[in-house]
This record gives sequence, C-alpha cells and structure tokens, in this order.
Amino acid sequence: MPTASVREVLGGELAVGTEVLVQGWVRTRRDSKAGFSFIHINDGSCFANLQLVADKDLPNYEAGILRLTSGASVSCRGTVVESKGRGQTVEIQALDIDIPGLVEDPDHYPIQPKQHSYEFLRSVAHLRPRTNTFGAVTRIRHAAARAIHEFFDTNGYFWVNTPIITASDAEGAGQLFRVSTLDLMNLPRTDQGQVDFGKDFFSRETFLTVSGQLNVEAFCLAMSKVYTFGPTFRAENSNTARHLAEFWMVEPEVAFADLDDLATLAEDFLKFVFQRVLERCPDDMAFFAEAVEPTAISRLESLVDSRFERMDYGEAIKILQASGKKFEFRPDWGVDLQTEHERFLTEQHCKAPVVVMNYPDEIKAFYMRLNDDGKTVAAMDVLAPGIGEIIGGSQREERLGLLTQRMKHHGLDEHDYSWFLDLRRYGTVPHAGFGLGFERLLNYITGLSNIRDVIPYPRTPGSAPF
RNA sequence: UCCAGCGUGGCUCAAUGGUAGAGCGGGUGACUGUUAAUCACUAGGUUGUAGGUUCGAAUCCUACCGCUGGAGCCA
Repeated sequence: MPTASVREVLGGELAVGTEVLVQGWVRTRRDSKAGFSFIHINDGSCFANLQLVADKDLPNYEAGILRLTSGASVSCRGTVVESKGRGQTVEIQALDIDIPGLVEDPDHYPIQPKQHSYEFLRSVAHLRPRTNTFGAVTRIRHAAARAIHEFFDTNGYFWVNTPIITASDAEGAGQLFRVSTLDLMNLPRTDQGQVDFGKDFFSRETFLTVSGQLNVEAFCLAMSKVYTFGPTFRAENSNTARHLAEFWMVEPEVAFADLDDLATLAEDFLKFVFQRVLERCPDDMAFFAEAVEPTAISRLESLVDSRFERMDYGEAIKILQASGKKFEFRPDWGVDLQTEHERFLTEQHCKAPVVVMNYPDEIKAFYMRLNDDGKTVAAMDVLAPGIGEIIGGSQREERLGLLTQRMKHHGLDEHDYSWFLDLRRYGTVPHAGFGLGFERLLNYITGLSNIRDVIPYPRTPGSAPF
C-alpha cells in the first residue's frame, strides 16, 4: 500500500477509491454517537488538515481511537473517498488506525487547538512546529531559501561556503563569540601573563563568523558572481524583536559592479523571492493575511510590480527635516539614521521598501568605497516597513591606497588583513555586495513582528534553552 | 547595556488590602456527517522566588529570577 502525504491526498493526486497509508499527528477529534469519529490530522506537508473517518467497529475503537487527543500520532491505512460533509472534498475512510504514541497526561499537553501567545510558544520551541503558525513559518522559510538559491543559480552566481570559524572580525567592531578548546579553569599563560592562544586549537585566537564578506570577496575576484548563505553569529547584547545572536545571512558579491548595479540586484532579488513564495505557499500566505497581517499578500504583490524608491542619504535627511515631525533625535547630516527616522521614511513617506544610498564615510565600515565628493561612501541600506534595515551593502573600496588609508583611520592593523589587501594588489576590480538578514526577510514576508518567531530555535542574550 | 511594563490552574485572562473566579483544554455523560462542533456535570491554583509592612497581601514595599515592549548596535 502506497504512502501518501496530506498534501497529496487533499491535492487530488490520488483517485477516489485508492487505498493509501497516511501518517501524522492529531489536531482535533470529534465523536458521533452514530458510531464513528472524525479525526483531523496534520503531517506538516501543507497547511490544511486531512479528515479521517473511523468507524466504531475498528478493533481498537474503544481502547485507542476514543483516547486520541491533540498531539497524538496516528498511522492510518484507508480508502480515499468523497466527503459526505462540507469543508473538504476528500477524506480517508479508515481501514485500520495504528497509534504509535498517545499523548501522556493530555490535560497538560501545551499545544491546544486554539490561539496561543507567541511568547508562550517560544517556551515550548520543541512543540511549536505542531501549530498552524509555525508550520506555515517552516514551509515559507524553506520556500524562501529555495527561491534564493534559484535566483542566484539562474543569474550565474556560485554559492560559496565561507568558514564559520574565523580569525578576523569583518566589521572591525568586536562582539564576537570566541571559539576555543582551552581549559577555562586552567588557562595557559605567556611570560607576560596574557592568555597564551598559541596553545589553543588553531594556535591563535578564533571566533565564530560575523560575516562571510571578506572571505567571499576573494572568490568574487575569480568567479565574478558569488554568494554566501549560512549561519552568522553576533555576541551583541541587543535584546530586540529584530536581533538574534545566531541568524542566517545571504551575501552576494559581484565583480565589475557599482552601487547602482547593487541596488538593482537587491531589488530584483527581493522581488523574485517574494514572487516565488506567493506562488509556492498560497495557503500559508493566506493564513498570515488572515491571522497576522491583513496586507501580507497584497503588499508583496504590489512590491513585485513596483519600482523601489531610491534616495541619497542627504536627500533622506532633507525629507526628515522638512517632514515637520517631532523626532526624539534630530535628523542631521553626519549622524546615522535612527530607527524612528527609518520608520518614517519607509512607513509614512514611501509606504514601501526604500533604498538609502551614499552615507557619510565617518559612520560606515572601512571597506566601503569613498565617493568622489570625498565625504560619502558608496553604501546602501534597504529599509522595509515594520522591519527596518533588511539589507545593508556597499560598493567595496578596490583602490589599495584609499583602502589602507581608511583602515588606518578605523584603527585597523594592515598586517591582520594582508590577504584581503592582496585582492587589491593583484588584478583589482570595482565590486560590490550586500548582506541580507534571512530572518528579517521572513518577518517581512509573514508579517510576524518578532524575529524569534521565524527561526526554529532562537538564540538571544541570556537564552539558548533548546 | 539603558528605560518601561508584566509574572494568578495545562493555555488565555478576571479578582486593586477582606473566603482566588471564568473561558478554552482534560475527564465523565448527552447529542449530531462532525468542522477550533454543541449542551450538562466534574477534577485542577501554598498567585515567579525570598524577605518585609499589616489583624489580614494576588493586591503595598525591597531584592532577585524570568518574560515582553522600546532604545542603542546592527542584518
């Protein structure tokens, strides 16, 4: 007897009369005194549940089926039949139902067929995949990841797996997780009393990566179009709805490209991913539109057809100053945009994602390319309503002299970056790239407002419970 | 890290100094090709932890723990 997923049965892939094996977990059970029970099961394959009809003459009806509660697992051999009730076209008339696992202590089983708070669901991260919401998140996360690879593949990019363990801090900004096998209770010391990292596993200090950019630039200057997609770690003590200590980042890097090319890439990229998710997860998106964010679908659809607003940082400052809005921090040329400024631009002024370009060099990282005006760098941020910065990128400084000058200005030692500088010594070219926070993208797609609700096991300061 | 708020049955919440309640979920029963079914009955809580004030504390005070929202930093 063939096995079928709930999605296959409900999708009409099996003719009425076919005998199949379906397996999943109980969502609800209703009994009829006429002598049968309705059991809705879900196996994660799609949003909808499949209805099993179990007659009372099944051998384990009293002892097993009537004890099924939410969360129990079932393995059902049955016949695909047209449903006599409303609400579904087909259902399974059970021939027998095996129960691998009942729910022990059902009055304490945390997941009920009702609305739970997101906060509570985070406390049961091992059981929340069984909810409508997290099932939908999981499928959309998969669809988005697949769309990302598909976009780059069809556009001639190569996926490069940059190292998770690194010895350099890409942003020059500290806050890394240390990787060490030294015995913390008995650290080796140098003659000067410092910790002797020469005795550590890699014979030097090492950390978890905060960005694959520097490493992927080397491949960019050989393969032309490359990208990374992998986990990223930041030990920043930031406790907000848009920060994780462990998150996934997508970083394309393109040779012979400038900032405008990069902004176009970001726009094409986002549109492609939105379109694919809308195509491939209509039921899940319908759920988010109904239960979370009413405009979840319509705003993605309108974005796919629109052209992203682009503005210079200087222009953005002028718009903010002319807005007449009372901001807590006054917008002024030379200081970075505050969250309240970004929100105004994207939620009120543009009511759509907006690309802000060409920031003052003082507030941006050392590797960004100095513009001809001598005071701005070719950096860009894509800001999204409700999320803030979803993409941050720049054209890279490809001129050796200017790059070393900027490094010195940022207090970085050239010797720590000699391999990176080699890329400017040997056949340098203009190139550009950006970093996209994958979870922030998912927040935008689903309308969920907390980043902890779009990653399977969120890691945040003071919290890594599962 | 800073500011604010919140911790009451399995879950969502009520009770603002005077005997801790409801809905959902669980159990039992009734009823129905049912749709997070419906109806009745029932079990379930030393109110986050430790102190303090008071005749009396879920309620007021202190500390700690946890969570949430906002800020900074960023993706």
